[in-house]
Amino acid sequence: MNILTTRQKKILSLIVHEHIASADPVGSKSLVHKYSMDLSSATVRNEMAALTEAGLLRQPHTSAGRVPTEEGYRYFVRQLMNETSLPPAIRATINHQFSQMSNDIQQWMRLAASVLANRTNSASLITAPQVNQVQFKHLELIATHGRQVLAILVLEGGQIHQHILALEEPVTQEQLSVISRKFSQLLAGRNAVRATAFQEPLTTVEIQILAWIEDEMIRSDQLPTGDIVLDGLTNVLSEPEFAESEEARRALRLLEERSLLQDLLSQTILPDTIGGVQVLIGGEGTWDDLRQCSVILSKYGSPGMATGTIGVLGPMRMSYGHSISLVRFLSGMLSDFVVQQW
Amino acid sequence: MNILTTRQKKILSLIVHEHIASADPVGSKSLVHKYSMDLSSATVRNEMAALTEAGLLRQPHTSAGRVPTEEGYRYFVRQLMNETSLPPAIRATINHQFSQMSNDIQQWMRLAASVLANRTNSASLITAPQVNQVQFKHLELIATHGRQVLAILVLEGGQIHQHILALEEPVTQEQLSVISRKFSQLLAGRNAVRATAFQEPLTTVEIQILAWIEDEMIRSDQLPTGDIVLDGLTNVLSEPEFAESEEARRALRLLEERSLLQDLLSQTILPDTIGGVQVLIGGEGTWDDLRQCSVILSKYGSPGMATGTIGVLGPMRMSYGHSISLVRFLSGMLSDFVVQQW
DNA sequence: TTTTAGCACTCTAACGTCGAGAGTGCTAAT
DNA sequence: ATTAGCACTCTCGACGTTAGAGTGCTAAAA
Repeated sequence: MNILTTRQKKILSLIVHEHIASADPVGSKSLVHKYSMDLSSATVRNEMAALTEAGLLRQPHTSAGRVPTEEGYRYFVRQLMNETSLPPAIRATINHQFSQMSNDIQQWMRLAASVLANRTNSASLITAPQVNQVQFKHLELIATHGRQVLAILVLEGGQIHQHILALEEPVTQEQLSVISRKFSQLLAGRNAVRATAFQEPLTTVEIQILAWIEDEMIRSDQLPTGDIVLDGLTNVLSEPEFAESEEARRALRLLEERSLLQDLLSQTILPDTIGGVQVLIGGEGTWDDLRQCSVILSKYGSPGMATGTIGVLGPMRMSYGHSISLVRFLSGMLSDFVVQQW
Repeated sequence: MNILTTRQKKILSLIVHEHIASADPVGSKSLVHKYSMDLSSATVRNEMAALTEAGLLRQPHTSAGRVPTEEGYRYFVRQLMNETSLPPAIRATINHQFSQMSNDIQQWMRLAASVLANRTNSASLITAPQVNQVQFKHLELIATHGRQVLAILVLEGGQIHQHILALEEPVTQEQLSVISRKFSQLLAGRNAVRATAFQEPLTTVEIQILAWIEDEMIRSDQLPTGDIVLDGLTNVLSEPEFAESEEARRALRLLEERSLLQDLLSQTILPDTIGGVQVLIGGEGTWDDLRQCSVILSKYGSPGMATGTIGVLGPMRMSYGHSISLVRFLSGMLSDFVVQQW
């Protein structure tokens, strides 16, 4: 059932290519002609019938050409596609673009998203690198005005949280320095901070600060924290299958609605596959809004330190080979950044 | 020429309302009937002809109903609209939502954008509050690993920049503390830092750090720095005038492309109008991509401290009264936040 | 002078018809 | 196993028709 002849594979592959290029259903005759195959259209028709039987092709209506089904695309991606590695010229260009960036993760994310969106003509998304296990590293307290204190919490892995605390009692910068030095020494490397960790009793102010630290650390321990950079959303609108905006709306809402996106990411990316690329085709039966779309995702970073996700969302009829290699390349790019900077 | 009779104003107003509600051209007969006016359709027709003559109405084709022109909308917004202040019930609800937020500007921006987008069913945008004149406030240096040093620069007004510097020579945390204390003291309150400001010659490392500070301050002195929060982009897609995605694409690209957006903001918002609300209708002849859209903008914050922009983008056929009062209210909300926190 | 009734006219949107074109499945011949 | 041939199906665009809504104008009424 699932074993295709070489010829069938060839034909399926051509149909996928042709459909991706033209967006139209492809028929036997035009296929034979366009690729000047030494076969008659009738033969191709028979093979097409077989592929349709196998669930890999579909005809929009009787007597129209064939279009790949989700299953057809999946088969193509998994078995037929020759993984084209990115042409050196393009690598060089992109490398150059990154080399002109300052060493700021935000900037890199933006650039990567932009490159990805423009070169695939689809929507791209990148989540900020995050540590899965937070560890206290350093605390800094700076008096700003009145009882207001700027507290800066640095976590192992480079995450930084800042907040302006309104203290319950006025405190001088001297005293603040003492407190921050004390906390920084005692708590370094810990991944949970409790008042019980201290020998001597704490002052009211210290307790207040500690509560904030604890709160902040707990919050960043949960997945859905960091920033998400999106780009190229409007690219999706230019695809013919999204000409009526209702379809496009459904797909883009998923990217806009953070909760939906978090859901998608948490359910699909395997925790330990840095550099691997996942391809979701047609919502995989789970995400109804993505029925017409495909998503390519890759995790980047380093498992020990911090990891993020980079990906692209486009119509099912997307150029998989190109998009996958680009996602993989940029994923590596960002991984290098994370490893080098952290 | 520009003086309308009371009746003409009334009719214009009704047409605008009706068109906003129905999205269709509105004709004399249906108008009379729907609002049970004690006038004949013929009379209304005559008035409509006059309004068309005056450039406030337009007919898509001979023998269709009338539709307001850009000029018509402008007249409506400026002269006819009764500025409805937001119902207390809604104020209360929104107030409650904000009260449950932590005191983080990011969170407030997100919430405000979300509220705005959902309640107007349009796209919303908010730029982060920014100081127009940067001033050095404080510097912190923390050794992280090897020659890598986490540098944290705090600017007057609350902006914080952090960066990991790779120093040219290894330096201990002790030495770093000395340097940061020195810089913090000598540079506090200055809005330009140069090596010449120091009496004694600086070490290599000090020069390197100073260069970074200078770089960072110059960069944040230029307008287009801060974050921008967007929400509800897909709302725009649900409007009938954007059914064919090409139109929608043009409008949304403006929001997505930061450079275009910065352009729009910098050219329209008057520098000293906190709380005031600007209404741009149909691109005002300048922004071609917005020909079908209207934008409502308001500046928030406090001129002395930091200011940002909040606004909404929707079809020209938007509910101006409601949107304006909502933008004004949220603008005030964020202003309070800025004033209180900074 | 202002309003209204009436009428002829115009234009769109919806519907139905029709033919061309592309594609299919099947059968019989190679 | 492959292919030529044929009858059939279905979409799509062009075209024609019609119903409905709306207009402008004129002449009468207020």
